[in-house]
Amino acid sequence: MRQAILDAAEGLFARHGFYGVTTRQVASEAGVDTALIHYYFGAKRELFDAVFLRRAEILNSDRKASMDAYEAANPGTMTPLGVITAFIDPLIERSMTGGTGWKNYFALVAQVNNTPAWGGETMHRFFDPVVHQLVDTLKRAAPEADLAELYWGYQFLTGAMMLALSETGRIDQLSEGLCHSNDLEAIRARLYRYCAAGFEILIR
Amino acid sequence: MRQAILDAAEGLFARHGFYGVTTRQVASEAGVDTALIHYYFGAKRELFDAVFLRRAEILNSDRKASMDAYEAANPGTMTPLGVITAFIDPLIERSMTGGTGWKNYFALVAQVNNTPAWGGETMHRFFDPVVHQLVDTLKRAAPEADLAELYWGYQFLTGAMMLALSETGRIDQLSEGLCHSNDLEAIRARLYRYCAAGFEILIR
DNA sequence: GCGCCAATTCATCATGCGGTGAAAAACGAT
DNA sequence: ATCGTTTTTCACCGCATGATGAATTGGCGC
Repeated sequence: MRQAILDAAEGLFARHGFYGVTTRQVASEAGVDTALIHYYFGAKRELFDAVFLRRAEILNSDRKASMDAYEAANPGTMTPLGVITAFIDPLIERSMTGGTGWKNYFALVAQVNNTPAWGGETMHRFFDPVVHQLVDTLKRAAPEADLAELYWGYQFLTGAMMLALSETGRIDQLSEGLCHSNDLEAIRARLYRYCAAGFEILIR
Repeated sequence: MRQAILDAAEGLFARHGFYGVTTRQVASEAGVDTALIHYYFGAKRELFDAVFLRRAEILNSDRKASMDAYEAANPGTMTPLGVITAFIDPLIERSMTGGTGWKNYFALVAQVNNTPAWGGETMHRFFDPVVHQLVDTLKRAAPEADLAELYWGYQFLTGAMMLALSETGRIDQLSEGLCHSNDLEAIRARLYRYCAAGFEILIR
């Protein structure tokens, strides 16, 4: 039941945002009574945090493992492209093989990422450690790089990555069917190179 | 009064999103009666569209002028960096010199851009022509480029640009004060090069 | 079969929501 | 000063919201 509620809430929050969803909708979607949500999670905001946390933990350990593995396999020969790939690829992989739940989750994170009021604080709470690991690893891959450039590089990377992962369908409409926002192989084939090239030019 | 309502609504929508704001809050912030909002704009959603449209028109003519001017000044010698700069710079310029209203507006657009439910449709309605002009101009600057790469390049560019413009404060916290999300000169000095480098690698 | 505790339902509360229509006030042209 | 129009205020409607607490159900050890 907990999982069913989380799944329903995840999908709805992803589509309509925190304030665009009522606890009654969540309950109805999950096929449970409204009071059950409060029984399990307390206030609406705590439900949201529970949704956010569930996959954040998985994601963080995914990414940590991926970056650790990359560094271990390439001691002294790391490249920005390699580090960035290790940082992003776990998300692409989850989105491709994880089903609807993961896709909803990425759309949710993309929204939170662009929410000024409490989005920054939320991202900070759940994702800061792994981002610091990215910056540290990039610093080792490019020791001559200025630290500020690493942070700006991450800022641009995040924006591009999260919009791509949220699959809004906008590129489909814009390109009149030539490109598809759910074509993750196309994203994978381009996003890493795009971000790495941008990063290289910043530190040069 | 119309303008006061639009300003208040703009700020609140930017911070909390469409559903996170009540017409009463807007009225209170603008110092008017609730009924006045409906008198001027009708339903809440129409108020939102009015907010969105007001600066979209200005932005679209800004950008069109900027790209036209660039193409006129560099016939046959256009570069992707030049085109991208002409596309983004009007927004940076407005954000730097336009005051709080414009900053709120960009935060609002960033949120809409990442809203799956109706964000794509909204962006489409208000911004498609100028994006098509970007793609067309890029195609002339790099005739050998595959069209799909242009669209993907735009997708990544938009994500990076809108997150940077929305000034969420996240980079401040992340970099522990080294970088500031409201430092638009820093963004200007980096974003164009970042996106152009990414774009170049896609079409190569 | 009983007792216990967690899980689930039900009825309901106080509040705030978007929206409306009539009355009142402010304004401008004559 | 008067009238007609535009703008603003006021009182209110019907409804949905988040949340609560009491009552009910279900499963499991004994």
